[in-house]
Amino acid sequence: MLAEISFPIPLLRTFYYLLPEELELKAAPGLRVLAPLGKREAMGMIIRVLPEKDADLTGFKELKTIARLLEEDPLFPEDALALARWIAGRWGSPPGLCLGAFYSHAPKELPAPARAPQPGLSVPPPTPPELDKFLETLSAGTSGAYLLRLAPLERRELVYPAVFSAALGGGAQGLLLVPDLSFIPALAAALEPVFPGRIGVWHARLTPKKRAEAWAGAFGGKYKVMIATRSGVFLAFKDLRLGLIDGEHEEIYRQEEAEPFYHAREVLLRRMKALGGRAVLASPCPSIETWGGAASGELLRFDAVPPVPGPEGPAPAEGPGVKVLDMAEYPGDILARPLADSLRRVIAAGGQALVIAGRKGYASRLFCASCGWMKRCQSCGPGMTLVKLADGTRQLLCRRCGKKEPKPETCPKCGGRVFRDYGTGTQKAQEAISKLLPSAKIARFDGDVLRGSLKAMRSELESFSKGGADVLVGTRIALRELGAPRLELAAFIDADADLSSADFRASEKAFQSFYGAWRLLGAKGELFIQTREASHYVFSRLSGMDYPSFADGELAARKDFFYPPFSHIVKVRFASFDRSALDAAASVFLKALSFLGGPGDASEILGPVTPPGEEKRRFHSEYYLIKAASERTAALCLEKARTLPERRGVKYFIEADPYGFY
DNA sequence: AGCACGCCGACT
DNA sequence: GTCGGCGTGCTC
Repeated sequence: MLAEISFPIPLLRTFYYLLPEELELKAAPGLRVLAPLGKREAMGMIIRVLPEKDADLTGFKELKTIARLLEEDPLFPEDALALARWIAGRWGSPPGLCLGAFYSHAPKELPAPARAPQPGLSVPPPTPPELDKFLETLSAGTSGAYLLRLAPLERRELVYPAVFSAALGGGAQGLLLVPDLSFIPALAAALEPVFPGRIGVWHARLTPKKRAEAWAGAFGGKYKVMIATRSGVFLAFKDLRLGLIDGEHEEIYRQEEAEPFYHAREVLLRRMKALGGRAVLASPCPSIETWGGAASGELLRFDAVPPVPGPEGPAPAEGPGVKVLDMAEYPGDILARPLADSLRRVIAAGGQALVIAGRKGYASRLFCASCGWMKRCQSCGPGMTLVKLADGTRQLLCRRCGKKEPKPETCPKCGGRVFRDYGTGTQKAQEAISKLLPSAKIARFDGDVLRGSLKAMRSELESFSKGGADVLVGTRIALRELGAPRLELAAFIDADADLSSADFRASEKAFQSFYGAWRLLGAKGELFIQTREASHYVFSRLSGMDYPSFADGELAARKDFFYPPFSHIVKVRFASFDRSALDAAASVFLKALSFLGGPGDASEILGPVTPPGEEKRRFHSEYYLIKAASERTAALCLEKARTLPERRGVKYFIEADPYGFY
């Protein structure tokens, strides 16, 4: 008999090995083996056992023999193989790496199954009233997928213990995925009284010994709840019944740095379905993909919003106020008057403020210094940015559609001849604030500080959180890193830096970062947003943080423009120094995809697009976006793109479901 | 991914 | 004259 083995290496193929007679009966798909591979011995997984006559062994030098089996029973009660195959097709990574994500953290020698841990003295968690309906549903069934929309105040340390406590009877286990390591301690402390001694922790920075211990604890059933960062979605459990992903909208759940590529939220959903268990996607501002899932009935939505006494309707707009400042009314100002006044007042009263500047290096928009008029793109609307071409001339460019126009000599509205750039980095913002508040202590947090030591940057934040500075000026990364200070004021100096990017997720992300700042404010705090796109609909839903209305509108727009969740996107980029080789590669690619868009198939191909700023280089690069009508079609496109013939001097970059593209 | 082979540069 | 850089190629 032969065994077909998958190895966790970036290869597209599997390998056949001879099964020694004494292993023939024990061998089965899903078991790990040690087998000679090249000059070494490697760990792999059996994906099939087959008689020799069924395998095509032509062209083999030598058929090697399996050295040994690493376990007698599969590590995963569910079909990890099928899940891995799906991941491979969905994100286009080698199947062996996808399967390897499930088993390669497992210790070579599995520990003997530990006896059931002594049940500690468990304290039942309080059940927050906003969870009544959800907990009722959880106790009524055992499977299903849910969207749990958290209230603006979140109360995660209260909500999650109640959820896990209600859902996990008997030996059932739960998985709590969190966006970042830093969330783990508080949640572990909140869950510990409910499941004493049975909270496990998993993240990439565990030491080898702790890692093996944590893995075995989930596998053997010692841990009732594993709190983990995204790679925890691949842990083996004895009896996983509930998977909850906290802050499901966070981009960090998408693995894009190294293969295998995946999105922990999607893997969790798929995995819990395969297990017949429950998946809960929790967030105060869910991704539009998830929102769409709830709208279509794939997910059941619950709003964990505390009930308010009152005759009807949602909670009255409560909490910090939001002020959108139309910068057309304050031409030339870095800080609009109302913001400047509030800043002065807050700092004079001893309060703290957070100022979010525009993205560093973000091209600024051009506007008239005397009347505030700004050049907009005639075909699609946003303000155009000023770019310097290689020959030194300056042109206006629309970041969304790529349209170019010459820079106007005079303002068509008032005839003014003086133009200014709008778009403020942290440096400029800091200068403006020190001018406004000469005695205020200002801390800065951006890429420049970040490039210094991690420790220095953490201490900068820490000191601000403890009141060591009056104002923190930073980019949006500061938002995520900041703990939970109580601020009196938060301000976005240049909200358009985010909004006018051509990423179709731009407004979703903008809303989420506005929310992220807003939640740091005390009840009487104020959020200021400076923009030149004040009529943009993202601002109309900000008062009271009415995320559902925003998400409904955004979802409708995604439908109109055939973006996710209504389509699946595949991006294929070609790069070369040789223009004609690039063109030839692109034409082969287009031919391979000619099956798209037939009758009944709404799929379409956009492009070729030249990424902005690369037009004039000696080095050529362009990309195509495929909007595929179904996941199946997208997987087919990925496959076609990946099997494109190699071409000398041309590089291919293939990406499923890209984030943040232009 | 490992691991080896192989062919040019700076060192004991 | 060797040690060692990382380009290229293969793994049942």
